[in-house]
Amino acid sequence: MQDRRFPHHLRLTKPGEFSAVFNQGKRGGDRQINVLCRPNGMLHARLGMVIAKKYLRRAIDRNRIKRQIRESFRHNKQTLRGFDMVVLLRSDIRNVSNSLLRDMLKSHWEKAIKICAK
RNA sequence: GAAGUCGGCCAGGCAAUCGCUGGGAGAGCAAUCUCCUGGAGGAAAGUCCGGACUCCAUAGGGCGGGAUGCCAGGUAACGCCUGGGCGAUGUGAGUCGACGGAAAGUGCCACAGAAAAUACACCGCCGAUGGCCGCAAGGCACAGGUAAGGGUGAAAUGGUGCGGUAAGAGCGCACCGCGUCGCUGGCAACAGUCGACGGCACGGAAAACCCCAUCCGGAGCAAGGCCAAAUAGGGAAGCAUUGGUGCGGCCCGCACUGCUUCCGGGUAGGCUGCUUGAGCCAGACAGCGAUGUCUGGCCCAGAGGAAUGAUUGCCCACGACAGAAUCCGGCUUAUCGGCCGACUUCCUUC
RNA sequence: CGGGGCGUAGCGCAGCCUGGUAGCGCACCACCUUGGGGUGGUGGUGGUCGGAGGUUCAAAUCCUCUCGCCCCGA
Repeated sequence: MQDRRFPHHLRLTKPGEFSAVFNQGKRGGDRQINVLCRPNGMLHARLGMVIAKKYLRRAIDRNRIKRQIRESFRHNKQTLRGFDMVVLLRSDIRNVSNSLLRDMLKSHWEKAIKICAK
């Protein structure tokens, strides 16, 4: 049985942790969603999210996207261990379905690690 | 049976698996783990009003400013709700209404029209009376009388009929309308085939300024409080001690106290406020009702970059608008549908 | 949580306070000027005044609700 838990210490919370990833991380993903990645020297992965109100005006849309990202991270965190990840929303993806979003994120995780591992 | 009106309620359900989180219990030095239990809405939204709470004075006085605006009641309070009145609308059940004052004052009403609020009357009508001519009928010009008719405009100073007159006119009368006073009913707004008086003096607009009545101190949970750490009363310049700050426009008043700028350095961590409340459910009583009182029972989100989710299967009416951030009472806006109750109109049958 | 501003022709702006004609510049079209083009000159086309409702005889303008965009303070 894989460990699929997502406790609170696997999240980026402080401004300093975010700026470290933004300054030193590698950038992947596509035009709609950027995925930034940086080695953190730990045995587990950590996740941060930037969901701007500019692209998703309604709170319920922002909540849905964040839940989907967390869910995808929870299922893929074994392959991401040792990295800090920041997901940066770049466009209005209100109309993208949950299943499509899940496929997009899974490929983004894998690509980001390949770029970052070089 | 069809169409419709009003009020209330619901907001996919069940199961399995993997997760997040508040509280309680247990294990462990600790990180953490296990079990039980709770976990978005009718609008959580817009932030348009009203409060509670906290600090400034206990929220004080005046000017200024703002809000409300038929009457009565409800409420912690309201711009909300209930009942009533008036007006509009619909066959009706019903629905809608910024619904005080224009004889306190100032200003406005384009164009057209004679005239837009003081009737100084354009085209007209008359010219009885007075003057002249004529025997007379009548004619002429002026003074003057007039608001019937025409035309303009969104709007033109009561309407219809009869009398009356030189022509006319509330000039007189009847009916309708209007105003003032009284009476009756009603707490009141207001109403009345009621009575008297007034011939009528009343254009619109107050979502123009304004007047009247009532209400409103300011800031907001990043309010405010506590703990820890750091700065440590550092250097320079300026202003002032009838000053500065709280305090939002000003004055008074009250409280505290030196203040501002630059240079240099440092912190922005934790706890609390934080959910038991004008609370919810049931029943009885008072009231037309909003609502209130009493009795019994219940505890029903509380995060902190921010939880309440995901996947799969089955069922059905195939699921709308949409996500708490100090908390309540409203209003407004968005919304796929479904259920219940009361009522109206039409059709059919008995 | 609190406060402020904007929306008018394809673009950038006046007009709103104090209600009656929507105007200016660039752009566009036609003509003149030139051998041709540019420049210059003359004339012209083009606007549900963000949306809905109300007040008024009459609304871009006044009032209410609503949509979108931008900015500021804590």
